Amino acid sequence: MSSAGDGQPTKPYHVDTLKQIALLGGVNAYVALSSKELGRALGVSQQSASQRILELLQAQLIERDLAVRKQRVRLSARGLELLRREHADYRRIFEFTDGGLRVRGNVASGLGEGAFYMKQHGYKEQFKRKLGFEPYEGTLNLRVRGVDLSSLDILRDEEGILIEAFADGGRTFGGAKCFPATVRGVDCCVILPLRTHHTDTLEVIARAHLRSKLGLADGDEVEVHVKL
Amino acid sequence: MSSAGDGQPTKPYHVDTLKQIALLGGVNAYVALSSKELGRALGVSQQSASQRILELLQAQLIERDLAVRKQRVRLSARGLELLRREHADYRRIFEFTDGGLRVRGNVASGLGEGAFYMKQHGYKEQFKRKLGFEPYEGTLNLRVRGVDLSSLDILRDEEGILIEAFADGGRTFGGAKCFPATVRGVDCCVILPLRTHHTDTLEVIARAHLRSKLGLADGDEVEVHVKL
DNA sequence: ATTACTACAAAACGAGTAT
DNA sequence: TATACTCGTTTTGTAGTAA
Repeated sequence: MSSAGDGQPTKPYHVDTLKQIALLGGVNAYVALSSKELGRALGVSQQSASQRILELLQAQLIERDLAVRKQRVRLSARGLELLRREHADYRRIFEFTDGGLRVRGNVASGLGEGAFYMKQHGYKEQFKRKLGFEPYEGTLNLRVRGVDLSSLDILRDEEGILIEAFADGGRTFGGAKCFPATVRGVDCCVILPLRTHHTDTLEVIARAHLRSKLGLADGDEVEVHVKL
Repeated sequence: MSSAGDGQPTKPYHVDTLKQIALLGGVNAYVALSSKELGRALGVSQQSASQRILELLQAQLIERDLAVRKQRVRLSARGLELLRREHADYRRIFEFTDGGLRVRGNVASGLGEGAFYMKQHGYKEQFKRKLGFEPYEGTLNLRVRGVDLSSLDILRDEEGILIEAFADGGRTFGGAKCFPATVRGVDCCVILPLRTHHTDTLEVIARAHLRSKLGLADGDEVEVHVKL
């Protein structure tokens, strides 16, 4: 039994079961899938497949629409997340012998919080000391979708340049992790909060105001090359 | 218990164990890995980890260098192949919602066999009828490496345009599978023999002689876009 | 036809321990 | 320290069958 980190412990074979359901089309929609069919796909009996479905339901890894004749199942958000982490593991094994990771994302308008954080002395001092430059007081937010989400999973588990948490004026500012990177040839850093998980947003900081320097508008797709 | 297709049946948790060994660095080189450490990585006891290693050895999925103090393990070719297939499954789930598959490869000099096969009437007739064009009597061979090998795994399991086996002059010519594709904007087909597995070569056929039409030389890297 | 319960069998695990 | 054996316990799987 291994832990999934977030919820309750996840049994090893649950991942395989989820994978089969996903391969059979249960990722974004309900798929009609009898316990017998699932059993065949998994190489186990109908009874075992039925049992696994019950366990996955209890663990909230799938959702089910149980009609009289045939059930339909699909992955839950939790289940999909579990598979995504698994995918990230395999990408880690096969996809970067070179030591670089490509993440594509679309420019998204920040809510100004980025700038707020970048102005905090506790962060600014650490950036200067640990990254070797003083970043522009704002972040470029990238909305990451699809496959590239697994790149974020990889980064979350990878060691980076640690930006420590601190307190200022009665409130606490959380820690973060940085990785040196480039966007369209410009040196920068991607920054990931240590606590907040399950985000589809990647923040990029650089010496310059990237949005204007690169002539970026909301929705533009950019590819970030992260060094590891 | 599921079958790996080639050898003996592979137990479900063997894949997880191989994955951990790979993540810990045992892909291309021996990695010092005690059964206790492996147990911790897998969330099982030292005893179970030890047992798993023995089973993986028996199944020839790993190789071991057992010194007095500490063992070193690495994946075998078989083990790596198993993981690659697993990776291909996850790619199938996450990486082509769009229906296209990119495969990169380097132009390799054929040994002329491609041309020999392409001249056979049994094949030519089927190409014309099923692909809708008469291919040039030769193939462009691409040597595929690294990540892209999992793309080949995906293609091998995917349904394509079936080219049937036939006999002519006392010898038999094996079946194959085709997928419509493009190389540098030129329409073509990739062709995979039905029997031969574990190849790192992808053959491309087209109406024209691709090598000259695209000005390709041995070693040039090209990206094939396969439609699914 | 389904799903899923019960009762039993097989497999996997881990504590203790030999080497 | 290691690895790996024995053996009792727990978990997982299946056959039979109910609903």
